[in-house]
Amino acid sequence: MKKELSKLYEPSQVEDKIYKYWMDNECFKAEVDSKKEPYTIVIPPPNITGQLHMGHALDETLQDILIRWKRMSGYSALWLPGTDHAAIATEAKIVAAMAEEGLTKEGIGREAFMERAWAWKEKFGGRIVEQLKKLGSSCDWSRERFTMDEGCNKAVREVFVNLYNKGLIYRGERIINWCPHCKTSISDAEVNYEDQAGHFWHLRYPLSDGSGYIELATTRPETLLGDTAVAVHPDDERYKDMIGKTVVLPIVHREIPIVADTYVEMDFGTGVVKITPAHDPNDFEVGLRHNLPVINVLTDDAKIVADYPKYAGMDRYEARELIVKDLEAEGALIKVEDYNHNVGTCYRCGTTVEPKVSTQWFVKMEPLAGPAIDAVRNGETKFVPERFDKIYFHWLENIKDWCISRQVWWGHQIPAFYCDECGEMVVTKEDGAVCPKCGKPMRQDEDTLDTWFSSALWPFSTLGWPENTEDLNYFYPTSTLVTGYDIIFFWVIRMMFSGIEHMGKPPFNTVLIHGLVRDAQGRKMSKSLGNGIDPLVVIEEYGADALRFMLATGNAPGNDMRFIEDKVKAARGFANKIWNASRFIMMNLPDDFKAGELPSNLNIEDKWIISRFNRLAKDVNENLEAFEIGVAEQKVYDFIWDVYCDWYIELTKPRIQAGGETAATAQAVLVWVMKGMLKLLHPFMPFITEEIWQVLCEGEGAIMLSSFPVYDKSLDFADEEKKFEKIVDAIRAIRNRRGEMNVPPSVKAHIFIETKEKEVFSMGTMFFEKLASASEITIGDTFDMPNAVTCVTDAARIFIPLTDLVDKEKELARLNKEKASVQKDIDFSSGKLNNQGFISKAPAQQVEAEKAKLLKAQEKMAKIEQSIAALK
RNA sequence: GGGAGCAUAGCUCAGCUGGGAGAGCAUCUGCCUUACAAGCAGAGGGUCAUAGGUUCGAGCCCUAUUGUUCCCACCA
Repeated sequence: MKKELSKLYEPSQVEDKIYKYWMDNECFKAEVDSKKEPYTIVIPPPNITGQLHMGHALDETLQDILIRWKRMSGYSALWLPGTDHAAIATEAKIVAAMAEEGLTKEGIGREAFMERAWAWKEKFGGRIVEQLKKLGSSCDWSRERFTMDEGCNKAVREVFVNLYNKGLIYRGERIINWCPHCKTSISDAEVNYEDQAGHFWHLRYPLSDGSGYIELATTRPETLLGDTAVAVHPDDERYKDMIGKTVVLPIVHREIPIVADTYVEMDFGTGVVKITPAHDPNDFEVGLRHNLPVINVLTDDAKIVADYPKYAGMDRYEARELIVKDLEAEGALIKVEDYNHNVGTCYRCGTTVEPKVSTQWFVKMEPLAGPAIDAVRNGETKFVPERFDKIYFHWLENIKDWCISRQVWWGHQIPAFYCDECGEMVVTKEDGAVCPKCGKPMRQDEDTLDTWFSSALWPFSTLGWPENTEDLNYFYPTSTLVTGYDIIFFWVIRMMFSGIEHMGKPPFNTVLIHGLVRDAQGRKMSKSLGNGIDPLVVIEEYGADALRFMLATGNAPGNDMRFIEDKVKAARGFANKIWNASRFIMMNLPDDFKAGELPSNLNIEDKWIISRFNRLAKDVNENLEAFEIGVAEQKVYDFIWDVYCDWYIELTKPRIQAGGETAATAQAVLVWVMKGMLKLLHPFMPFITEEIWQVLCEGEGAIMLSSFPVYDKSLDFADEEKKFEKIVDAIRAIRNRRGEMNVPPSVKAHIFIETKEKEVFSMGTMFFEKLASASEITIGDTFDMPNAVTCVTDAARIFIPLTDLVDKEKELARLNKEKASVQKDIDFSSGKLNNQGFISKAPAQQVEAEKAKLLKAQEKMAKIEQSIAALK
């Protein structure tokens, strides 16, 4: 039966079918196999609330390319998928959904809320997974995990208890970042600082003894309600005498001390700072040093507390306005200046965060940071590109303790229990606890853990830890982590120290960092700008292969890229190209064709393409090994399009027409190289390569489980390659000349090839006819044809007697131009070779190459001069 | 304030350990050649930001400068 494909490649009719084929045949399943080396990637778990965006698409594409390549290269390749519960983000969505029904989480209570949350997870949590499949992700879905599944829960508790027992987790009252909208604490990493236009209010606080005023400035006048001191620098001559005195706080009329602290910068402003320990991290530190009271003036949603009746219940900004007015009325306001300052905002919701004193749980970071720094320093784990290790080091070297408790319900509830009778606290892995002192049942801590606490364990919790599983032994440490530079702080660093602490080994060998996918103008894709491009829409229109190819192409590690639709179109064009190439092959195969080994009676052009393919396989492996994914892909593209399609297929056409043995050989080579190309391309374009493979190589199984091509010395035909390039050169030269003279291909002409390498060129006669519009070919030692068009290569002079088209003047001018260009080559090469420094210091190989180049140029020059002389 | 990236063809970007600058798109010319017009054959187009330096040799390494983007940081 004739194998056939439709004329245009239509991805939408192929992709789902192929994905199902892979799933049905369990192609993604990884096995513990002692005969193979493991290669492991854990997916950065997307949020269950999320929808697939371009950032995911890039991330998954890179991972899938690596995992498919390694799988085909004989590794036991595991790509472990899963999702993240995304505590705050998910809870916010559920709360919002409930609000539409008129419900609040406090109203329905924790238990009912959790039931709803799980229901929500069941309903929407799978959506992103289905979207990942659309991309062609070859994850082992049988191992799919969730950060709140039973195993992860167990790992989280194990870690919490371990760290607590080691003194690395503690509970304490500290100043933390509070999001008044999410109503929870957030970690330092979760605060985004942005420059905002604000004001500088200059105030004066009267000294209690009536001896005058002290001037200061603030960007947040409303916090004045919580001021418990005014600070100056101890060495500041201007205020030396005032230290120890007191001032009367305006509006509140509370007496507060003037303290001396080196934290104050004498040169900034008036050199006086109001101290509000409850609402500023620096002030909090100052307060600790001077034993100042902490007066909280804001509620959880950033409204003024009831202690100040005039402002109670007012939003912080509303209160600010009124307080400024009141200050003015009291004569305490000196002036107002415009002032830009850095404001911390919640990375989830963008609300300005409020520093707040509160009792929270923390991870003591310093002892954990050291080994994580060492692991990268000594090369156990390396970043690609390397420069990201600087960011990593800088963060870890300046790390502060990690606030891990969150005031949300959707998450891992902190395994700490309190006795309401005696105040005893225990931390335990058990579900409940009984007070060891009073024997009464204990109350579990209300708070949950930061989402990143569980994702920090992802590389080992997903492999079965804390159990000592086969998977864990075999697949840990994982091989490559692929993620964007924007989550190095959130995730990579926390996985690093967690892996080292709990597994004794860092969790991955390599961290491959990619950039952001921006819009066509280079802007970040964002919901608020509405400039996001939905990968699923792109897949629908152009196919997943085209999207993947576009995302991986021309993209260097760590660099941002722009999404440009034309690039996707180009990628689709490429998919169509290979589709049609395979269509050509299949159309021209005999009905009983069987794909097999290479035949022994190879022509020179067969050896040429095989040899070039062989080198391509070598290059692609090397590039992938170095994570130069875009470069590898580009090479496959160039070979398929420029070498295989534009040359080799064209070369086979006359042979196939001729029939017989030469046709059979051509067919065999066409198929052999096509199979190899499909394999090389498969990691980048999995769907189309599988689809073609299934038709072309029926009965050979899945291409995704076939073996990836590698360099094979027996396929290296350097000599034939060089010889055949001479024919290619000559064809190019003829086309060029005809093009310059606007001779259409339909006008055929007799060509005369003057060369010393007659047997080489005689192997190309068929191709001169087909590809260079030759009606007849004559090969000889010398020709005397003054009225012919001449083309010169380093191996031949070619005469085309298009007599009526020849203009001697123009011909001479052209030859002289060419002469000048070749002369430049000669000058360049001989200049180099006359340079003593080059001869003595450059590698021998380099010098030899230069000599060969000079020789070629000289040969060509001789031929040009001959032609010029003949014209005269 | 500290750190990093980027600056290459009209546009978007590659260019691996230094050995005569590449792709896609766009432009121009000629072709519907029986796989593909989402195609084929050609052409034009670059002082590789600037100035120094190292080297036999620099887009690539070093220094400085300019422009640009980003990250980090408690100047109220």
